[in-house]
Amino acid sequence: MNLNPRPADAAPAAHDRIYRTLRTRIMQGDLSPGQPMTLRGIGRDYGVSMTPAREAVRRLVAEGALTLSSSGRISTPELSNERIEELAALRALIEVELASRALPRAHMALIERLQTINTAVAEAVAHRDAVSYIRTNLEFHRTLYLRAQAPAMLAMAETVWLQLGPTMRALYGKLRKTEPPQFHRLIIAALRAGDEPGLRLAVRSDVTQGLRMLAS
Amino acid sequence: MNLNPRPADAAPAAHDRIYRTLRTRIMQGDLSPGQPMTLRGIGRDYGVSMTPAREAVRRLVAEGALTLSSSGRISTPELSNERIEELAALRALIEVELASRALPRAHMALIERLQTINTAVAEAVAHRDAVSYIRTNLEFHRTLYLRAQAPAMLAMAETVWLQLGPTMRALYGKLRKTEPPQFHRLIIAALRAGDEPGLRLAVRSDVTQGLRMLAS
DNA sequence: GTGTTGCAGGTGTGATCACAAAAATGGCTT
DNA sequence: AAGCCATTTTTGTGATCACACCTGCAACAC
Repeated sequence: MNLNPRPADAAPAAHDRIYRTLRTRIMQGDLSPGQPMTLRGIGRDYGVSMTPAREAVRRLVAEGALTLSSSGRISTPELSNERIEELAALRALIEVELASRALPRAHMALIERLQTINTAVAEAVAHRDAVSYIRTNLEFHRTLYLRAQAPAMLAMAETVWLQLGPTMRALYGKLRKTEPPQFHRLIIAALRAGDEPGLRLAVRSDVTQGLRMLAS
Repeated sequence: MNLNPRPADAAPAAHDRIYRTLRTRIMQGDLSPGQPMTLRGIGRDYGVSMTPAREAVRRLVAEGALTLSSSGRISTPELSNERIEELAALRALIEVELASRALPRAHMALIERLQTINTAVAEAVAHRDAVSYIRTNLEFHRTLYLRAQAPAMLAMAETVWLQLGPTMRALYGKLRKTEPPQFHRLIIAALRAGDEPGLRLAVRSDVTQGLRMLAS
């Protein structure tokens, strides 16, 4: 029985909380590709019944963050190489545009924040912490793209990130590189110089860089 | 081993049927922007309880085909001008890329099919039938983009169409033009000539053409 | 006339149950 | 040992219900 009312400014609906938590975890690579889940298990984890878990899962499936087997079983997606390539191309398309739109609005304060985030990225790379790397890397990009004032485009880019989340975890987890992100510095330099072609090239290079590691 | 997981003649899940039907209707402009709906009403329409209606609505909300008010009420979205502009820019980005990828695989049979569809588009315009125009226009574009062999990109484009569906109905419903689609002919001509820059320009023009009508 | 209040119907949310189908299990035969 | 079949357990689906809240709307006070 629900005796606890829900004021508009207080706790959000349970299904929304589950959705947001799972979405963040998937996007940041907390889950491996092909990891199975169950509605009852999710509900148990969050102390609710299957109903809100079902709604959260349904939303995530619609965004491509989870996949359903032919019998309805839930799991994180295992992407084919063709699909990874496609999603990387989508990232390049959308994120280059977002960066280009953010450029005229990028002031010094933003550039400094990007540099701060970038040191965290470099630290995550040095510690070989795949999850931290993915999280800070996404934060770097999102901080830049927020300046574009294009919420629909940003949502599209986040949907692509979401679909790539588990796969990126698997890729970066196997990787053994320790070099700091070079293209992030190029992005910052192009922002500071107001160089739009350079910015577009730097973003495109940074986005497609991850794809190259797949070929090996 | 599982020899027969899902027979072809077996009925799909109810929530999936509702989802697909509503999605098609929204994408084709069958519903006006801001049109309210209820879970019980949808369930009544399809002869089921609220449960499958809820799951279908949840999926559509996740794709941006429906919006929830702060109190959870369901309605088709009413887009701001800024958002329409953004979605049109996304269409241009993604669909130009799809057309470009489809170009090397476009053989004569495809071009003839596009011409056939285009006559249907012209007929819908002549009859001032907004819903038929939207449906045949989408069929024209989808037929071309299917040749790109890029399902993730096509899904992205369809998500944008979905969000624009009700708004396009409202726009084209008010419109009083009778001229046949000029840019479709340019697209076909560029395909026949193998002219990639011309194709990209024609697709971009066709996609952003609808935006211009909004300014008036 | 205009703004306010109270009430009734409707709405989304979440819990619980029944059911069918799919996996997992365990015992059996070969 | 390895493969196979029957049984049990688990899982998603859909129906139904209780509940809190929102929305209209009518009656009322000023």
